[in-house]
Amino acid sequence: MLRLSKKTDYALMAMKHLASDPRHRAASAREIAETYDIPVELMAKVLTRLVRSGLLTSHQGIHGGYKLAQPPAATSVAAVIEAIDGPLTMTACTPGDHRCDQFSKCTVRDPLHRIRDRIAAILAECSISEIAADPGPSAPPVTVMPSPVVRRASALSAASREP
Amino acid sequence: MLRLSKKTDYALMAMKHLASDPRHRAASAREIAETYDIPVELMAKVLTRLVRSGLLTSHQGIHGGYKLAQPPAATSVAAVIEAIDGPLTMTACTPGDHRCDQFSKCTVRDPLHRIRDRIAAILAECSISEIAADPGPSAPPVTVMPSPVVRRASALSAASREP
DNA sequence: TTAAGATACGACCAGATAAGTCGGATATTT
DNA sequence: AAATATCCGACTTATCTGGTCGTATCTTAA
Repeated sequence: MLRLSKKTDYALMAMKHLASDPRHRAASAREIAETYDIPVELMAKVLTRLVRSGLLTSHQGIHGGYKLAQPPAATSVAAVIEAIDGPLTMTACTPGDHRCDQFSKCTVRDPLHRIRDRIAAILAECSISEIAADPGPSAPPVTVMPSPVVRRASALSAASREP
Repeated sequence: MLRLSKKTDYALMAMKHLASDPRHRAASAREIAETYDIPVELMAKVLTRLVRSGLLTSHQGIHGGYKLAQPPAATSVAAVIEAIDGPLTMTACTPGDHRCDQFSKCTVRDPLHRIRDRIAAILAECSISEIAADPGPSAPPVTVMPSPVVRRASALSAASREP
């Protein structure tokens, strides 16, 4: 049904989360997972794949976590999808992969592959910064905090540990 | 992985098959299925869905079969996909369908939905005639049969009924 | 040096979805 | 009446995906 896997959704949410943090702190898997009600272990698995693909950097240890490896505008949605789900293919048989039963007789492979390329182009053009530009569900369209004073409570502990 | 279902592949192959026949004959499920090594019952199931969606017309009886309901240029790939797989959604949660666990906290739903629209536009622009314009795998660019003599055996019964 | 908090990795399970099968009903032409 | 079709639903099987678990390793702070 031309559907993205849920892991990819999680990956995009994580990328957006990291891209939206104005201070570019490292965020732990737990932090991200709990923010969006995602199972922690699953989030961790997704994040490590993003690291392996070079989209994130990770740092172990007590104040470790994940950071974007590149500025948000430099990472495309296509890259995220491919990091999680592998190369994006619309059909069972790609040119070169003959595993499909109908490979020899298939008449729609090439036309579909051209369509795939057009879709891939769209996904390659769309960057994480474009995703991040969109306000969240209940998030009001506020880009900057009203005043530095409001950074209390949850923001405090985070702010205090960065010198 | 953004993949089309195999049934959709079969549907497109059938549509192309019907669109490529210069005489616009009705083709039976068996004929199409055997041409491309597709299980007959499955092909039949796919074809009836295309009928229900108004993309094909069917005719029962001894020389029945399926025909395109519209000229190939008037049917989009998007219509075929939706006939088989239902409305094309990239994500688990569409606006209005709250079944996703992360619905309330999801930050990527709207941006992804915009991407979905762009992809849908591409699929809506691409017609069956565009698919049919592409020559098959080993099929040489031959539109007409070399000579009427070759139409034997399986072709005979089909050919003899058209005056 | 030790404990805590973090990533990394692989194996595993369960539920959902897709692919394919089967049996029977109905329609139409010869 | 027989042959060839579509039509329909239920069923089985296989594959994929989401999610879980256990463990090892790394890094910082006390």
